[in-house]
Amino acid sequence: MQTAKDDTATLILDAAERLVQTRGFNGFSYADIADELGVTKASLHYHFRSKADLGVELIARYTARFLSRLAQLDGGRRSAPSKIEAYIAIYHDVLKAGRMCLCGMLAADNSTLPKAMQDGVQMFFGANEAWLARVLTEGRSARTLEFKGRPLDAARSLIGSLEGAMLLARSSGDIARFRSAAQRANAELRTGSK
Amino acid sequence: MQTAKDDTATLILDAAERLVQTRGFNGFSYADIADELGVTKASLHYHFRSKADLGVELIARYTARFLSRLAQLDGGRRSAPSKIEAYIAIYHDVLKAGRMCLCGMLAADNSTLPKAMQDGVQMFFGANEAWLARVLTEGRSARTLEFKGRPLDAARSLIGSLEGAMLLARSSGDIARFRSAAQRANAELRTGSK
DNA sequence: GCGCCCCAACTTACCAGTTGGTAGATTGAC
DNA sequence: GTCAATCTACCAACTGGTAAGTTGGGGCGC
Repeated sequence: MQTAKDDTATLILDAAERLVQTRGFNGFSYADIADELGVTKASLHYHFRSKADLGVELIARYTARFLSRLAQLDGGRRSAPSKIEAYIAIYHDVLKAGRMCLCGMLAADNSTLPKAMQDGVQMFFGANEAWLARVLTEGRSARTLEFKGRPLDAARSLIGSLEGAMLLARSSGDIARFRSAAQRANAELRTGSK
Repeated sequence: MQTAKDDTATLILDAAERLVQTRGFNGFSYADIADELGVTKASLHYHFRSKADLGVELIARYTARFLSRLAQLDGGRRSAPSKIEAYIAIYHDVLKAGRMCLCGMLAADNSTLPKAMQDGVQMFFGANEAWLARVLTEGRSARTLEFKGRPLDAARSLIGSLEGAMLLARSSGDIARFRSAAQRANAELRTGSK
């Protein structure tokens, strides 16, 4: 008997996810996944008709998991600042696993991707922005956060800072740079930081 | 007679640079460049023995030009805040041309690149950090800039924010998002921003 | 001024390996 | 016997790269 965790489709998604996050969508092939799992390329095509289909499902799964973690944070009676910290910690965990954010990596590959994947990436960031903007609005109302301008702009700014910090920390091989940049981005949203 | 601007090696570098900045290093081939210039692949190999060599020279030229622009800024009796604004404007110009920062894109491709290219990318960012850190130190001394922590960390934070903002602005197709994020990152370094 | 050679800058014609993808046979559990 | 899952055996197109031949202009001796 096999659980959802070790069925082949899931194993394929797991391997592909890691490859995209470390090498980019154009940096691996079906053969790489097949070799790793010890199956043939044809078997991969049985589960995911094309590489584009695989990409689309990769984004869908990643987005669903990400949003599920955000929903968990909402359920926990956390303060807005604590939610922001937890949000940053998600990125930190990805980086500690030696990976780039899946959708951040795909954003770089954007112009070479099939339309359906581009749309998926936009939905990921749209949902993240919306969630963060809501938390920022909460925090501003509760006077636990303080920042200028629209919450949506502050949200986008934070996401950009985190994605950029990941990119540079990963290429320099120095995760501490992410921590430092994330702390600064976070401090920017807090009362009395200056 | 041909000037330095239209000799073949330069035209190859120009085309390759645009392709890397828009599609990533794994998102184009020698054939793409050859087609565009109306020459054969073999001719490209005459000028640049391998794709890795081409990549290395691409980084070298990009870095030299970038640093030359920074040196110009130093020569102009500008204030530190004005230098920061001009620095941000360089990124903005790249984005307006529909491109990602060359080295930002290569940072995403990092793990698939030959060592010599990885080293080149690190040198690019190292030089940028050093220049920015110096400007930040100047500005802090002159009390025209105000920020917490080490200038080097603030410099890295700014670069990360700009690279991340470029990445997301480009993939969303909305350059205004870069302007908004850049303005926020800039404001963070200024006295009385809150 | 003329013929000659040289050489940079190409070309044509390859190469082996890899890419994403397909058709059809085989396996094995229910 | 059915059918999901997998295999073997292909495919054409493309990848980066190479060997060997062609071209055309500049410099040279005479």
